Amino acid sequence: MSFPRKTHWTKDVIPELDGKEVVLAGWVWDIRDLGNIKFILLRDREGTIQLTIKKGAVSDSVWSLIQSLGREDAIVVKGVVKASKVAKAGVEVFPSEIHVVAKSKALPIDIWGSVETDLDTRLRYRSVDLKRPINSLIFRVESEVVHAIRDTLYGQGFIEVFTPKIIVTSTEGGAELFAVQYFERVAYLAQSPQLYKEELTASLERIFEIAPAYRAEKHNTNYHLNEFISVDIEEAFANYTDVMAVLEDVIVNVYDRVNKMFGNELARYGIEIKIPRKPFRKITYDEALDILGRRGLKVNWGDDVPKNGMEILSEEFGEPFFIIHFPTDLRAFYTKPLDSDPKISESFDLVMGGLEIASGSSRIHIKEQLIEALRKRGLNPESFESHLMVYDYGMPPHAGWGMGLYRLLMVLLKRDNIREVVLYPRDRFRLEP
RNA sequence: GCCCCGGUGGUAUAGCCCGGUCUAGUAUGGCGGCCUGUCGAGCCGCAGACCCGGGUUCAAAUCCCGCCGGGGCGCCA
Repeated sequence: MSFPRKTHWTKDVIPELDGKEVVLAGWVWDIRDLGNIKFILLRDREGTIQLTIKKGAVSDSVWSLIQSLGREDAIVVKGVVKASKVAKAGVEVFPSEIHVVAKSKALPIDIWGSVETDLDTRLRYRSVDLKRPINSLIFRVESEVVHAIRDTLYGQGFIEVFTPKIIVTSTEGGAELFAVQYFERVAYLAQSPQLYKEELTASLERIFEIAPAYRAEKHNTNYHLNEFISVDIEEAFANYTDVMAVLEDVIVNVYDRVNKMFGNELARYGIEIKIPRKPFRKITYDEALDILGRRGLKVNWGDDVPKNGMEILSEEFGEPFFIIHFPTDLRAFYTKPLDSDPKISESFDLVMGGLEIASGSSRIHIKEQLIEALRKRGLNPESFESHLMVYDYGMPPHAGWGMGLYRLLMVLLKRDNIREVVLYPRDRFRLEP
């Protein structure tokens, strides 16, 4: 099978190329057959373009090949661009060669948008579902979001690291872990890079990681997954307010970049990107409880803010906003208490879309205090020996946060199910595809 | 774990409450045909479904139980 190399994306075929020869490649999106004139909509990752084929104006071999063409056949097309008043896009391509490089059967789901398919069914045929233009857009945006996060963090002196995802024990208690067989031993999938990234501040100072995290929780919601991408940063010689500022920069840059690159395309799907302004509002946990109390939702001091509480606060303040100064006991053991009031911690959650998008804190950097914090939570310091060791050799004060990439995307793209923004989601009942 | 809802052609649904009228309707997709400017193309024709198991009944897509799934909440650095 020989065919010429693709020279243009469909979106790059513009009226100004009139008369130029191009090679396009992609899939047959639609065929409108009027007998002696046929229109083929060719789709690739970036969009669609109309191919126009008139009987008599093309070779007999191209004409006969068209007869057997079906939707989603993969084709490579060489042809001449024509600016056009008739074609709605203002441009079309008259093919001189068409290579059918793969045939397609009838699709198991509708990707054209005339019939909405259930998410569950779409995920079962996910690789077919991903052909839908909205999905192509979602994942191009996702790539750009990660790009913007990296740019922001590199720009502030962070370097990207990779920590083990197969670990020996729970990093911090809390969430359930998946057990895996590691030769003769049992190991676990990491729920977070937390301890490693803290350790790395003692050498690499400012680090970040974008990597999967695993939670063996049997939750069944539209915003939880058992495998997700966590964006984690940790910064030496910094506290929680410093890293909140980093987080604000990351969020604003992400929104700004997505708006610049995809704003128009997203608007066609009714998705509006509102760039948040810095600094984000910060309310304390105590203030949050007061407000919720006034709005008729009683939350006991020391309990987490429930989901409907987040939503009430979102209404009250607009988004995004931080909740800061959570009760120390509510947070993980490494969270640093306020010097002025140890019941309260130097901690924060970032709330967007009524969801906890990120959470972080200043960390305890003094070994004795950390051991004390472990004990208070009923954890055995001996099982944290390799972690505690680093605190003997000049552990700097440090702070950091973790952000759920998919939650950010879900809010950014206004999807109501997190699975929409994940290529192959892993949830309680879905292990394939 | 709790609550709610649902399983009908490839997909999405109507019918179910009130059993017989269902030879199961519609849309979209598929297949075949017609048309030289379609762009949600149009027109004609064809094929295609009651999740499974049990129960009630003269009779079950329809009622009951199981099974399976979805949604919401909770749990969750």
